[in-house]
Amino acid sequence: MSSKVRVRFAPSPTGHLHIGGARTALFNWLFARHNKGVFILRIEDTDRSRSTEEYIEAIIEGMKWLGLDWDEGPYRQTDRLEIYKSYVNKLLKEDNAYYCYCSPEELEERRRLALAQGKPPKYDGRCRGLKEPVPGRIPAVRFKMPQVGITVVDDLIRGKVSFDNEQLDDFIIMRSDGTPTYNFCVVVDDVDMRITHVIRGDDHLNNTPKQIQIYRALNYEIPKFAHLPMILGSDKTRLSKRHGATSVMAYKEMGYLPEALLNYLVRLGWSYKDQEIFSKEELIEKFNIENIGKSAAVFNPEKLLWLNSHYINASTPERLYELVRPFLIKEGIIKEDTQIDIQWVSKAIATLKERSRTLVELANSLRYYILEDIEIEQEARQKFINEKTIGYLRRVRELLSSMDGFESKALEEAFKKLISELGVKLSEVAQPLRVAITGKTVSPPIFDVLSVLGKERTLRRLDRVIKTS
RNA sequence: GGUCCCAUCGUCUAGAGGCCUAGGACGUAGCCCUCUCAAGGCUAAAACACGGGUUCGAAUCCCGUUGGGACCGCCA
Repeated sequence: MSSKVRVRFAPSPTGHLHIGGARTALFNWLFARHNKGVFILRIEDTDRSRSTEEYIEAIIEGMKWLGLDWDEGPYRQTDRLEIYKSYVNKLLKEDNAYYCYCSPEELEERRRLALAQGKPPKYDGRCRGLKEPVPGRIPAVRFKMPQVGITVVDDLIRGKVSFDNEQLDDFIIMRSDGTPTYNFCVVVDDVDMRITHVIRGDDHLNNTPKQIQIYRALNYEIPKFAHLPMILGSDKTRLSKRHGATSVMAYKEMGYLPEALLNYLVRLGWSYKDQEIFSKEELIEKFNIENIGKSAAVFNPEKLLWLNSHYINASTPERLYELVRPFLIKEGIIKEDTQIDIQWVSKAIATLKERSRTLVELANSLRYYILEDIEIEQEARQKFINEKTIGYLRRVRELLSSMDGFESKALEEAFKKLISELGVKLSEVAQPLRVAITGKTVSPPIFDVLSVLGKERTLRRLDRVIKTS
């Protein structure tokens, strides 16, 4: 019998939760949920100069927005310094690690030199055999890598990957200030937290042999590894700010739904036959590591946008109102304390959701429903408002003011009669009317708009155009 | 430079030696629907990087070439 699956997402708080990190988190989360295992959030903040509280908050905020809930943590490595220290001492005592008195400047110089000579910038191991401390220097601690043989990483996605130990150098596991480094504490933590599967970005594959050697030195069982392919920008280099928004929360602000981003991210590197749309439940049911691809994927904002429109269209108007409200406030369409009748606004949103790709678009389209005074676009007026169409609008006004109900069905019937009386096509009346009541040449079906707006406001807008023209 | 990884339409991908005349999705173009815009439906253009093997048969297996990426820190 196999022990319970335990996985973790271990971001370093040196920036916001970004697209790549979010996908790593998602895959870990899905793997845990699929296997009824445990998902752990661990903050890797040993680099104190670059880690901040704000970024920890930002990462948590991003995880919460995406709905990636964790079962343990967030653990913080800075809370666990004593644990690492004891393991360093153990390695030191067992002669698997040693003090290194080289200064960062010296190391940097040697590295530069090696690179210039076209040699691998590998630590030369000069402190390895040192018997006495070097006075006046505070040492770092290095791990003693085996210098012969090979280390094999058995990866769930890549298969067996071999590294010549000769290529690996004695890396620093504890800085001279006493803080441990990544390649060391990641192992200690994964062991301590009984992680069964390490699912992380491809960029860590080269670190894995080093980590495996630490496992061995500590005499611990090695977890399963799964290295995910990278996410690239449109120019096929590592996704970065140059390629546009990379932070998860930036997508929230641009009016994306979390399920759209999640659905997009999961298909970057993972597939299930021809299926494109997945609910969260479906993903949990269907996710597996076998179907993760090996090659890097280019991030494609167009497809994300398509998914977003799909999910907006699939949402109920009631939910969309809740989601769009902050955007209405931000766009200055309503105030924080503005109360809107939920039934009415739902009806309005129902007419717009299939033509909105983001919540920002939805908010802006809602403008002419919510605001009392609308602005008529200059071009629209020029094209559709003239003596002839004003005449039509007068007839429309007459017709509408005589109507009791304002349901789109009834309106449509009445308009059919009107246009046959006028002997024109519907579009000849509908477009001027659309411009008069929405200010634009584009809107949901005109009868739906009238119905949402109601008789009183429709007549007011009509009068304004008829009188001022 | 060294090490490691990767390689199917522009992009995400299906493809487990014959089911491939290479399928789906985004995007693009056209048509249908239509009061505008969408949504929806239909159609089209669009790919196995190249060269060698293995095999009766290769997108699929092997080798090489080329191209891309990652890592080589007292960052993670």
